[in-house]
Amino acid sequence: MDSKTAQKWQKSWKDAQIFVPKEKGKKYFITTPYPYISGSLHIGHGRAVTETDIIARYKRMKGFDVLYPLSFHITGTPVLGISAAIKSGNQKMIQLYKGYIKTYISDEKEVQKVLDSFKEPQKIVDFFTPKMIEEYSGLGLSVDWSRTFTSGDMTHQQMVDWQFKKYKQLDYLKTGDHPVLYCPEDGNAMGEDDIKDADSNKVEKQEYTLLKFKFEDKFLVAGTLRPETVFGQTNLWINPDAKYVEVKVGDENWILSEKAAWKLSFQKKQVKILREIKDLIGKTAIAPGINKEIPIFPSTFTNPDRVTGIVTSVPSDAPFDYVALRDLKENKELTDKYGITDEVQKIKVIPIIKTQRYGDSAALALTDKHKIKNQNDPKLDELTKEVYKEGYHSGVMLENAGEFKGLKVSIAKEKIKQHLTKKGLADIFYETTRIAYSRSGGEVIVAVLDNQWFIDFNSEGWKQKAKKLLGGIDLVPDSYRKQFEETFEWLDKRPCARRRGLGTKFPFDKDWIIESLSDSTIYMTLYTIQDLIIKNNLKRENLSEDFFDYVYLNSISLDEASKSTGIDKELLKQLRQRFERWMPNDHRHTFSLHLSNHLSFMIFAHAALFEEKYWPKMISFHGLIVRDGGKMSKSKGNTISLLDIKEKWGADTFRFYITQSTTLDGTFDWKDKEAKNAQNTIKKILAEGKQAALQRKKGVVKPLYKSKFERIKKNATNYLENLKTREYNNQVVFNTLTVIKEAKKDLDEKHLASFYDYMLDDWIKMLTPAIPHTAEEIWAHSNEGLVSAQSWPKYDNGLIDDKLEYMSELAESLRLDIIDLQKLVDVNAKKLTIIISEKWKYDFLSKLKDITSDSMDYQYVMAEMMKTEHKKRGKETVALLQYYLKNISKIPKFLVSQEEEISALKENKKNLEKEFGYQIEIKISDGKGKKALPGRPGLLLG
RNA sequence: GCGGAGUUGCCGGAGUGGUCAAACGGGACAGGUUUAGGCCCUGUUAGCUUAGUGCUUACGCAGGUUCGAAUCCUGCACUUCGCACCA
Repeated sequence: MDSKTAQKWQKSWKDAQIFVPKEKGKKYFITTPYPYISGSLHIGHGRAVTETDIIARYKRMKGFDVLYPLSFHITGTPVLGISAAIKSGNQKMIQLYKGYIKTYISDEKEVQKVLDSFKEPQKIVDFFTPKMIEEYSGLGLSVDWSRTFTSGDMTHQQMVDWQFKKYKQLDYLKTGDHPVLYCPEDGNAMGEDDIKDADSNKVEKQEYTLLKFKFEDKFLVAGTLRPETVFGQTNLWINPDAKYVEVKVGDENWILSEKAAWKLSFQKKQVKILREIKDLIGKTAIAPGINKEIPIFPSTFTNPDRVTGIVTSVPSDAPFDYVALRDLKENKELTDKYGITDEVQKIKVIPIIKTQRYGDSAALALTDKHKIKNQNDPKLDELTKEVYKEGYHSGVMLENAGEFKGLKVSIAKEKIKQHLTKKGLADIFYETTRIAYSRSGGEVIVAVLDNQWFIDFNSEGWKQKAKKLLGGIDLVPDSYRKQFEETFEWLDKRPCARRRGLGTKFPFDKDWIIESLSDSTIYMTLYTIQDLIIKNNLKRENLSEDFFDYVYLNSISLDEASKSTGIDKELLKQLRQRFERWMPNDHRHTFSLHLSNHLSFMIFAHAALFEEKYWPKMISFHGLIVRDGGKMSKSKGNTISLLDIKEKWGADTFRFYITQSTTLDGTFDWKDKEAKNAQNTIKKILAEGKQAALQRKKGVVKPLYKSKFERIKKNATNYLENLKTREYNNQVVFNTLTVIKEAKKDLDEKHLASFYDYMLDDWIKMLTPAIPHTAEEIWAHSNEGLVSAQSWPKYDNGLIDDKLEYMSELAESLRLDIIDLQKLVDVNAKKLTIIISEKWKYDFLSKLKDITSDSMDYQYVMAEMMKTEHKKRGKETVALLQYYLKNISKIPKFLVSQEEEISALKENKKNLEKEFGYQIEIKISDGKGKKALPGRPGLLLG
């Protein structure tokens, strides 16, 4: 089907307004997350909306008044980033976006004009929004576009503003300090996209414990990841070539590397560099935790650019320390230079942690084992990790840990940290996991932002409410529930405002923008009223806190609301009714990756703000889209845009391919070759449908085919009810095509025509949710109007005849038996004798079925069987019994009597004679010769 | 590291105690149709065996429960996803 035909139908749907809700009758409100605007759309964007559309169309045909809306997300930094890059003359970005614009506009001058306008971020949104609606529409979506908005629209902003005011009233918002990746040169917090190579080599924040060593009237500060090792400290390390400074931090004076002081100034208030400090080596400081004087030694492995540039030495559990100390003991020249030779020689390793694998001095055990030569050995890094890992998992604190002895390392770590902090001997310092630079080249460090706003999911009572909501929600598939529960446990404080980006201003501090996941948790409510807001031209000042209090919560009176918002009472009432009509969201279809953020936040938001009856009812999940087994990405150039779908493949090919090739939540792997097959299948459906439409004629329909088709209807309905779109597709496409094929082979022209007449309309209707364009095309051949506006067919359970279908299966298996036999035998035979089983075996099987329905136990079945008259045929009975019990699958599903079997065979005789060219004789077995069983006649060829 | 999901035939992927050598689709092979190709039709696609409808081996690996396990239990191995300011 070409894109023109598809567009013709899309226009017909639009003109007929069939996807605009009627606002009456039983409702179904279905949503899928709004996509982010960033250029043109590809099939990854197409999956969710297509699957949602199938359900929406089905529900509509089932008689629901369906609301299926869609909007666009623009909040956050990406659009801003695109705009900034274009502004700054980034050629890569300019070319990329020129390319996008060119897909819609051909005139070179116009393209440039549009591109120039992108220097203003909002213009990007304005340009792409209608294009995206067009691209989505090309898939044949049954969306009501009259309620569309973007997350930057005034209505959305007012709603989010209201939401955060409610959070504040509920005391769910907190402020506090928060560490972020930060680039002082750029003056910005850094996301993954802002840091060089961060997508391939992640940068994370790491929390170090700062240990404070009393030194004169100051503190030397050393950072460590292992505060529990304080009991094994023997000395301090500093780098003799590095510059150390004294800084004033609050009321205290600290000594640390110059670089560290600079970093610290982004993490603590009032950090002031006072002076350089020299000649530390050989002096002593008092180690925290053990309150012992320890000496300061030189080391080259201490990097002044990492953490504080001062390291405390724990040779028992730090391979670096152990090796450095060993090296130092052997380097008398050096120690003499600093006059610390005696001190160095005196140092002894102090065991503090016992591990399963490496005893009580893990660092020693490992460095000896791996024969580490000196402190520059590259293996040391690996060993450090190993000691850390083993210590953390199996380590236990020894005697000298005082009150912490006997504790597991994993527990002692936290306790000791707290203990030292409380005594003023420890603090916190954040460092990045690796040295990193922003895209513009500035160094990335960790800064602690104060006055950061958080949503506190651990606020009193909130989690319980959210859990209650979760408990009442249908998840499809339900296996995601556990992951939700885990996520809920782990959710804590989430920073909800950022310094930059598009979006809604934070109501309590207008310098901040509400973060882009926090601002899209209740926007589906807006779909219930957005069209009315537009139609009535409501302004920002109308959509005040009171507006939403009334429309969403009904928590203030109509009079009050009307007075304060300046909105007519009738309209306000209507808005409230709209909200009441459409809420709750009956079904939300989303990407499974959204579970731990968007979906969880959505649940919390609904639990916080709305009455229970407005809580969402169902969430279903879809999976990833990949191509030829690999991820699609713009940089790889392997994306398929929705425009490609429209032009090259056809909307229905995509719709069909995506539904039939994977389950709802499975990964969908696009392969051109398979897409081609899907395209052929669509063609075939079209051809078969056309033929049926042309040949259909009222008449008598063979019950077998009625039964088969009614079964397809039943299955298709049940599958769709359970969101099994793939299985539904199997039924209405492949199974139906198979039945048509069988009918064509089996029926004469007249009967075929009446079968076509019987099934065609219902078949097209069932195809509609999956492949609506194709369905309309076939429908038009023999019907008026639009099939998209038809009702879903009802099935007649009474016409489904298991036995009838079973007998037709028997006929088929007989056919296959004959084929098998032909392969084994001389083909010259002219005659085929079909031998029907002896009568008593039918009775035997009937008894056997009865008995085995109680128990399959051999002894039991045998004993029971021997109670019947079959006892007299002892030997044969036992043999048969053994056969059937061993091959339970051979017990027929249905018992057909001997007479029925004969008459069915007689009916089938002609067809068989025609197909194989034998003369066929039907005989009843005399008990000799060829074995025959009920439903499985013996064959004699020749 | 913590937590989730998974491992089925040539491939994608159904299947959750007997009707399973395993749906459905695809691929490959053989035959028919066709001027040829495509479409279409028929058959084969774990091994062995057979005037037949039988046997053996198989659903990540190793054990266990059961008259009976792809399906339930235990352990192991591997794969994959998420872990917060990122949409």
